[in-house]
Amino acid sequence: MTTNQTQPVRVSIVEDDDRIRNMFIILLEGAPGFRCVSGYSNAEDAITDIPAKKPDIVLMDINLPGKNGIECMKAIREADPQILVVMLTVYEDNERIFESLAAGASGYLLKSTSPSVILESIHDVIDGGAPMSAQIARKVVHSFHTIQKDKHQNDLGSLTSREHEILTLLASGYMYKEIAGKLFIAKDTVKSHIRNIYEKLQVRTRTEAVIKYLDNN
Amino acid sequence: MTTNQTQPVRVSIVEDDDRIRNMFIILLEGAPGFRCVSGYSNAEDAITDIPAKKPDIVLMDINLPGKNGIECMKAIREADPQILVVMLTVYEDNERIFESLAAGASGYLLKSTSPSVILESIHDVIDGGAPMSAQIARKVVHSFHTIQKDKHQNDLGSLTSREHEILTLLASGYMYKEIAGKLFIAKDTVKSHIRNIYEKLQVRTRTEAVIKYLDNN
DNA sequence: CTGATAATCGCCCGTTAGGGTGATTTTTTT
DNA sequence: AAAAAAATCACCCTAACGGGCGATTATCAG
Repeated sequence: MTTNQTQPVRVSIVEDDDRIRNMFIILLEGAPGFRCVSGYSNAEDAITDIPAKKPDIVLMDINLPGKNGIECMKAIREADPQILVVMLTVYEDNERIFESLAAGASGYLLKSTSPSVILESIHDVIDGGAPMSAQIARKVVHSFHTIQKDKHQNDLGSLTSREHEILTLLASGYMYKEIAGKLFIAKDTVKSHIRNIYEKLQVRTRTEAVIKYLDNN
Repeated sequence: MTTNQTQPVRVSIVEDDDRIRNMFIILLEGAPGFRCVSGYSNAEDAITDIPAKKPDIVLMDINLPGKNGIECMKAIREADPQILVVMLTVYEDNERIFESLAAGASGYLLKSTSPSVILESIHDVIDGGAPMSAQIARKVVHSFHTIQKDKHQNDLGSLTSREHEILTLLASGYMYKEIAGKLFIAKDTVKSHIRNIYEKLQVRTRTEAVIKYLDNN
């Protein structure tokens, strides 16, 4: 717990079960250093109101009726990426683990977790941690590795739009000067972009870049 | 009819129907400038005997019992490619038109064709023509166009095995010297092959060649 | 036997590509 | 406002590429 305690941690909660939601609110309000700024029983209210409340962290039920918690989190973090979200679930839903974290969740807590651990976990998240059970952690790491593998085969996603534009022309057989002419920029600029493309794709020649481009298309 | 008539045209016929076969034999023997050197009621006899008889032209029933006429023609022309073959059929069998001509047939006649036209057609074949009905001709041209289209999209077929080998390495991103090392040949030889590949594929750069290669794969 | 094709290698020469290095400007993010 | 990322341009230099032109050998079909 290295959190600066001069200001309480502002928490919002999105949970459709009134009993559970109120339990969390009472827990947070009764704990020193925590402030529960709002609670919602559905995704829509949360999405419209949370950006204005500016909580530090949101506890989000993953199984909301109607729009699910992952979609809700996406909407909130799109409006304000600084708001951290920890997903709540009653059981270890393997399939949504990666989906949530990939979509921007900072952690993952079982609702049955003891109050003290919940408070501790919130502090962990504020400090940059990512609370989750050991079993879930292993699965996440596994998923992450798989994703990393995919990402490496499909590196085109890391290219900027300009780079992608140039790579497309490169993969059409155009020379530097022709690309420069088409885009109304200098030949050296094209070269510069291509250098960056090569580094991102981990290749050394135009042919290797074209191969990667055509394969992932 | 521009054929040199000093020597009669030597004809063999392969047709399982005795009545039809004899009709053709009588027609040919009774016509000046023609000589029927042999007749067969099955493919096997024709294949073993025709090369020795050395006819100028073979009239081949497309629907032979057992081994069909197309296979029979292939075997005969493999033994002696100078022997011309005209397929005989009772009806316009669309599907076998291209197959026969692609396999080396010089023409295509309906059995119901009048004797004078048959004799004329044989002379046409000897003179380098390709007798067939107008309807069949149109279908053949159509098939041919389709094939040509495929060939042009798939230009890789015109490459020699060595060229294909080199193009594969080229499309894997290897440089000339690396390809040379892998194939134990000189860098200039690789360059020479690649020059030929470029001409066959109608491209000017390695990238364009790679694009064509990857697309047709 | 002769011609055609395939595979091999060499040399000259100009163009293109790619690495190194550095810089300016604009846009985005923090 | 400050920092980071994206886009822009420039210069030097070596290696790779591609065209032109020619040549030898082996094989195979006519």
